[in-house]
Amino acid sequence: MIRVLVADDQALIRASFRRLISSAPGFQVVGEAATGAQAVTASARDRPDLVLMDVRMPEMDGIEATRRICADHPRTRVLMVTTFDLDEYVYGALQAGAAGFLLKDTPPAELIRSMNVIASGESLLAPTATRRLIQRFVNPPSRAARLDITEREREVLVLVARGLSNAEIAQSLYVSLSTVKTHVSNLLTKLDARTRVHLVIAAHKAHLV
Amino acid sequence: MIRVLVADDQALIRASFRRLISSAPGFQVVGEAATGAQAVTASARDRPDLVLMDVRMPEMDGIEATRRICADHPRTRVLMVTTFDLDEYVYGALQAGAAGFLLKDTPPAELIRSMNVIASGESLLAPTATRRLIQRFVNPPSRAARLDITEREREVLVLVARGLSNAEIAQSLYVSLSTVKTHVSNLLTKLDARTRVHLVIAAHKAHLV
DNA sequence: TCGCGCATCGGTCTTGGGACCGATACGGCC
DNA sequence: GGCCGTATCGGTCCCAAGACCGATGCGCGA
Repeated sequence: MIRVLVADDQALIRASFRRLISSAPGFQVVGEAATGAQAVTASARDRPDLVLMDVRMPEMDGIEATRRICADHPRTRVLMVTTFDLDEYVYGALQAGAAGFLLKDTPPAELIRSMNVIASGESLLAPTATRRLIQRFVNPPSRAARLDITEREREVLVLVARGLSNAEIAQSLYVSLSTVKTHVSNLLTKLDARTRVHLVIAAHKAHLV
Repeated sequence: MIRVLVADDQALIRASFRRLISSAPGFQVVGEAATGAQAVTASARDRPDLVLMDVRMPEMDGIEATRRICADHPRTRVLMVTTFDLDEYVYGALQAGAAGFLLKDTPPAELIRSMNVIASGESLLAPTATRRLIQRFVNPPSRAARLDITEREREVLVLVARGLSNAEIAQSLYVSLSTVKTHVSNLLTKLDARTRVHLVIAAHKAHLV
């Protein structure tokens, strides 16, 4: 049973989604939210498998809500559903971690099918969005490897990844060369890197750059 | 009426595609091709609206065939269909100009639907491919800097970017340490880099990794 | 034939990177 | 009060990195 949260500011839309989803086998609506903020709290409370998220909502928009939900609950999949098909929505949604993006005029059967796809861990976009994504075809990889480093170390890592020498980093952060060396040394240990080159690679993998 | 060319090296596959497409309203198979080269010439001769293209074919693979067809006949839409779902296929196909990418295990109804989408000018990818495209999209590379370096230098650069030391690169390429140092030195000059760290960054920008 | 780019190799020399040792200070926590 | 993590700093030691010098052989085009 796939547990779904419906987030949309219009009660009418929520109701029709609820009807549609409830009538589909294998799905269950576990909550509704009328704002982005509500969606975030509801996601934390109800732990849905899937969130049907509208883009335009008061208080907090769907993009920001998606960002928080994905950050807090990586296993929750977010499917953006919107009336509009604007680029910034799509890209913003993807950046925020959404697993899919569909228009509200998607036929019900198609929507249910899409929700199955999303819930199974795959991703899915509306054809028009896919076309533009391909047109913008530029693609780097990699999910964020959780780096267990301190804030200061992260700062140093970023500068290392930008190609700064230890001396330059020292200048940039207003600390001594020794301090930078200590931080770099700790980073090398923590990230299991042999040289600063490996740090750069790790930073890229974690898209800290 | 959407005119379709079927390109696949296996006659059995071609036949089943032909049956499927012929039975679908609005579609008409106007030709078949068993190799990439045949697909190119058939496209020039028959001017299909849509090409169902296999990736793996003798003489010329589907990617290269797609590149030529798209270059010669921009109005012809190419839908890649393959048994395999390998990254290089998808990205290669998109780079070549394909409008879509599906797996052969796509249900017939879904395939026909997809062909309609493609023919209408939109794009469409298999969900797994979409997911990875999104992953790559979320971390966009600044596409710039075409690198004016020799093939050998490029090889060295890739290894540098993977974090190998000069000694390791020497071992890996079966040359002496001196040679590697020379190449690295030339790379530093050509790419205006101060240290190998800058080489790593440049390699990432040029998405050589 | 000559020149040129490329790949290959060797040497010397300087310097930055990094390991490893030490230390102090501050803040939170039990 | 004592402990621990974090940030700060200093010193020594070793070595990879990189600059800069030299060289040879090969293929290719003028």
